[in-house]
Amino acid sequence: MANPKRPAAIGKGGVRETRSAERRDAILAAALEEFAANGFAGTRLDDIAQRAKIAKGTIYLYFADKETLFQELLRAMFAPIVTALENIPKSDMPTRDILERMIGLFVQDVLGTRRKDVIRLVIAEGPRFPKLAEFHYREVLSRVMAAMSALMARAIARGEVKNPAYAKFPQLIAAPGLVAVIWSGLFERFAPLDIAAMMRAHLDIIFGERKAP
Amino acid sequence: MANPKRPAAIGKGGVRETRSAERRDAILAAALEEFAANGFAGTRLDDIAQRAKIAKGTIYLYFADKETLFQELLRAMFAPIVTALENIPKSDMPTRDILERMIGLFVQDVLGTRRKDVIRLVIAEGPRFPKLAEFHYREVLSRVMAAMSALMARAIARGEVKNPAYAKFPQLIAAPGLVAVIWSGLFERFAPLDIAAMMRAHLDIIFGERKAP
Amino acid sequence: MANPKRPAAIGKGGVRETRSAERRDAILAAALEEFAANGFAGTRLDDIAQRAKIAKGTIYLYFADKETLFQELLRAMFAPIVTALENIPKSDMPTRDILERMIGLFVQDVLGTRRKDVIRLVIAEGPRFPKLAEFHYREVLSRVMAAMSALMARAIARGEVKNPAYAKFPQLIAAPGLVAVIWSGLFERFAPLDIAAMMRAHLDIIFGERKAP
Amino acid sequence: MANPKRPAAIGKGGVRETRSAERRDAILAAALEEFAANGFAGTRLDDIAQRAKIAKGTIYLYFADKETLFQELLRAMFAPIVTALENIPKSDMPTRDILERMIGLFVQDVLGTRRKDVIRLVIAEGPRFPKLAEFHYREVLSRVMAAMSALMARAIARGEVKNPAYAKFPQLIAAPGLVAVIWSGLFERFAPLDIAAMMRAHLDIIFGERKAP
DNA sequence: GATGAATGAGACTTCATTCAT
DNA sequence: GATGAATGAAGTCTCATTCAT
Repeated sequence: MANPKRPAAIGKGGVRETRSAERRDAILAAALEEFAANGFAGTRLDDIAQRAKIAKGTIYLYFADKETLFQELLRAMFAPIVTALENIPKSDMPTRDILERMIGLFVQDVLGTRRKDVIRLVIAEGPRFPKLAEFHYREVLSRVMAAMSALMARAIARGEVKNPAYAKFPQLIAAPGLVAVIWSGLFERFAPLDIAAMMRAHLDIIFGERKAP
Repeated sequence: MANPKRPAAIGKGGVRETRSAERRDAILAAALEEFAANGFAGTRLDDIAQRAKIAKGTIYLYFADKETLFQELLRAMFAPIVTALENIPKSDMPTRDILERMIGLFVQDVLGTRRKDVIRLVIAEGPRFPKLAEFHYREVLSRVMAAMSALMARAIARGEVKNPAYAKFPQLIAAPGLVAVIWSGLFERFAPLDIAAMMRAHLDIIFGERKAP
Repeated sequence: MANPKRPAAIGKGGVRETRSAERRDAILAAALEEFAANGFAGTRLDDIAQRAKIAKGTIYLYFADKETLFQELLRAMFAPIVTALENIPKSDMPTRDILERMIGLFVQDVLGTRRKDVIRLVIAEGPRFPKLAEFHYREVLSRVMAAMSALMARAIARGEVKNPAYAKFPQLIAAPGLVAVIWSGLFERFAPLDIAAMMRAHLDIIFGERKAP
Repeated sequence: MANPKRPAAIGKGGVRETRSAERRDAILAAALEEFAANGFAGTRLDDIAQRAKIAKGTIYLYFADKETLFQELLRAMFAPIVTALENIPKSDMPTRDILERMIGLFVQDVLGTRRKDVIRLVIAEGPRFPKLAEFHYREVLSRVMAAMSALMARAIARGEVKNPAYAKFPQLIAAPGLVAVIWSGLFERFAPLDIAAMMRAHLDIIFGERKAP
């Protein structure tokens, strides 16, 4: 687990380790901003270093090269959200409520942060970094799709949802989320999209018209 | 109207004119392949020239610079498809049939060609080329969304579709198409997606379960 | 004498010959403007062709290459002026009058035309084109200096000029002319120089204070 | 005041600072040779780098681009000489002695160095770099001309010089110097010019025949 | 003869990566 | 460990010259 490129942590819980981890995080944070704004090829390590307030060479103490930094960044961005998504549907609450929570999490932690740009980055650069696409399929997509599929299977079994296709094509559940990510990144300024309303309408379609509250 | 960068056409139907147009097309075709595969910053003009079997400098006889070539390429790719989409729903046929035709067109002329990669390109590079995003909103998205919206309004008025949200959020109609584009570009090899089946399921949801054939 | 690169003049005084010569002159005139404005390396044959209203390739029918065009241009510019200068002092008039005529010619045909820029071109590009410098020394400078020297020797012999150094260093006669060329090309707009007055003062120094007119 | 393009100096008298300044000077020295020999457009940064024994990219650590390097070079060349010229005439010595010292300085530090080529460069490239011409007028020419003018006014007031035109047209004092610069750059090898003798003759003319030594 | 599209060597400039301090 | 100056490969773009029409 210890990255050989990572400055050695001498002793247990020394200051070194902390400072080192802080620096690594600063680099990742800076890299996020820059890659999100300029893409992989368009980002300069100089700019990342400047934003992280370190010297350019220091980046190479923590990451083997630009590509490694890029991929580790993308990896790090999704671990928490996937875990959070998987952990939601423990309870016995109505499936619609569970989905609403998922959507809330998505709106807050993806659309409301740089993570939405990271999704765009994966879409944009995926074909050029086969490992990246594979990782994201394995660690993010397949898990999210599986969770969705299970959730919808439960809903169908419980009679909450009629159409059995939702279990077979969980992509149909997630599709408007993808639209939201891309719309907000590209077209928001030309035509604002009321994402919350759209998501609500989407749920209404899935579960049948909502009764008046 | 005459593009100053375009080698002059001598007369009506002259050989020069033909040759010139052919070359321009060859450059655009090569550029499509390269940009689709490598993105804007990642594409070398050298490679485009090589693929088009012309000299590097020749590109500059037809396009002012790399960015112009890129933008003209994207523009050229969507003109026909948008027109085709807008021209479909003239008849009196059932809305579902119309949508099926649209989807057929989309599957054939977008998913089945490099155009799907161009959509990915727009998503990827849009933020870096504000004009590009604006153009695509104005010339492609807004028109397609308007057409969808009108179509769904008609379907609702005719009682073919229950949920009025489809007219307000035509994005919900198009969302699975976006999923298809991205899935086929990134994850096809890990988990093939039966796009036709997914689209059929999508239509079933929109129009209510289809009667058994 | 017939330049092999020059389109053949068929027959005696045919239209061909005329048109050909006109074209050659048009090229030279255009080249003069461009080279004077941008120097040798900074001038594009494209611009010369455009200014001369011919196709770029046509230049190569009249001149072997850019360098040849450049050198032939400079050669052509000075032939007339040198001849004119040498032919002035035939008469028996006072030397001061002769010098005044020379200066008048210089002001009119050099300072008043593009020729002043050509002098700057020779100064600027001379070191890079050894043949050019040699040609200008042989055909222009040595002849002008010799003529000046002879003129001053005559003036000294006739008692019009006291200081014998003027015959030995005719450069001292010409020096203010060089100043005028360079000043007018570079600094005129910051500090206008009354060249006529300066030249008059120069003559006064050479011949001793002028009597009141 | 700190040039942002200049690699940062760490502290007072640090090794880095010294090394940095040395390198900058090496680049300027190499640039001087190359620009003097080939002009602005004709000089390749590759050659400058090679001559300075650094990598091509290093130049860009010290100068923003080719044009900046060029202009900073020319600026740096004249600061010392102008100061030196202005500082000469403090004493009460005869004006002729002062002028002789100025000429000595000019012969030694301008004609005897690459500075003479820099003057040629200014003449050659001035029209293409308006800022350059303006800078040279403001920082070099106007100051030298003013100093000359004051000196000659003093000489006239003291009765050392008869002709008042010298104060009005200090160019007449400097003109043979310009001739010397250009002659030595272009025609020296065809016809050597005894510049010292010419300058002496020039002084004799200004101050009246010198008494026998 | 004239044209101008095409060529491709070569210029300037950028930036990921290295390494002496 | 940290720095940032230095490197040099590689990219975009220009333009003198050629040659099919």
